[in-house]
Amino acid sequence: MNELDYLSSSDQLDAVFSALADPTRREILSRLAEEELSVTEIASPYQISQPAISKHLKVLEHAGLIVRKSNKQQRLAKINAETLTVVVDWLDEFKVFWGASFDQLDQVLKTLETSDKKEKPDE
Amino acid sequence: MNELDYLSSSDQLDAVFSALADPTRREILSRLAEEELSVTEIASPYQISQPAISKHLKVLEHAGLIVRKSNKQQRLAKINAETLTVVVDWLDEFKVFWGASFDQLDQVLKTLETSDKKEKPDE
DNA sequence: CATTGACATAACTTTTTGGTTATATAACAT
DNA sequence: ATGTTATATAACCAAAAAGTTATGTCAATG
Repeated sequence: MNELDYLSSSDQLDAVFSALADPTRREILSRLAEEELSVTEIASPYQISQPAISKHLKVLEHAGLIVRKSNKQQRLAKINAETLTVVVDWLDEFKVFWGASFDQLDQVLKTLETSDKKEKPDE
Repeated sequence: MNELDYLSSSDQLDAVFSALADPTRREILSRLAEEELSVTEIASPYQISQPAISKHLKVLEHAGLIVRKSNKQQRLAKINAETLTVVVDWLDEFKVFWGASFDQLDQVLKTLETSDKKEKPDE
């Protein structure tokens, strides 16, 4: 059960695509792919204010792209990259345009669909 | 040479992701995956005005997701789905989170990189 | 227990987005 | 030539997004 189980599939795509439409948020996501980070750590490379970062994190969280946990007075952000599979699923409709090499993606997508619900986010 | 060759990679991702963030635009793109359509045909299922559709088409065109051609007094929109591969490329960074089944995607992506410019199975 | 550090929230501003109506243009039909 | 159809563009508006500063909260620490 994740953050956006109460969103329609289309709303989830809205949330995910618009979260990814911002380069700062994409960069944050890339960094979180390496390691969990606190808000202050996330903010450090940027010139924008800490509240602006908190807003970006809220957008990513609402899209289900990150999960958060409290550790002492920090709030660590952790990537929840499985959510990106909704994008992969959506892309499936268009892979026929990418040439035969992408037929393999079909297989991958099917594998994903079956082994879909077994993971749960820790804390 | 396409529409967004003068955009940075990040700007292109911005344009593509924000184009895809709107459900009407996603739906238009799905319909264009079936066939080329005129502006009036694209607009017909929706309640919104024709100028609103023209704006959506402009967004999709700017993102490089469609191309347009004039035919008599119509302007036909045609999908340019290869642009979606920038999303696939971007997703590559995160596929490690999707379990071993997605290792295959790696192959697919590499195949894509080499055989990049193919033709689509259209009309 | 007073202070500091980490973060969230509120209130506000500016820019962007997505829509509108009205109008212009160009091609086609009569 | 005139009207009609297809589309674009302009001017406008409301709501959302992305930022700001100011302030509140709560855990850790001297």
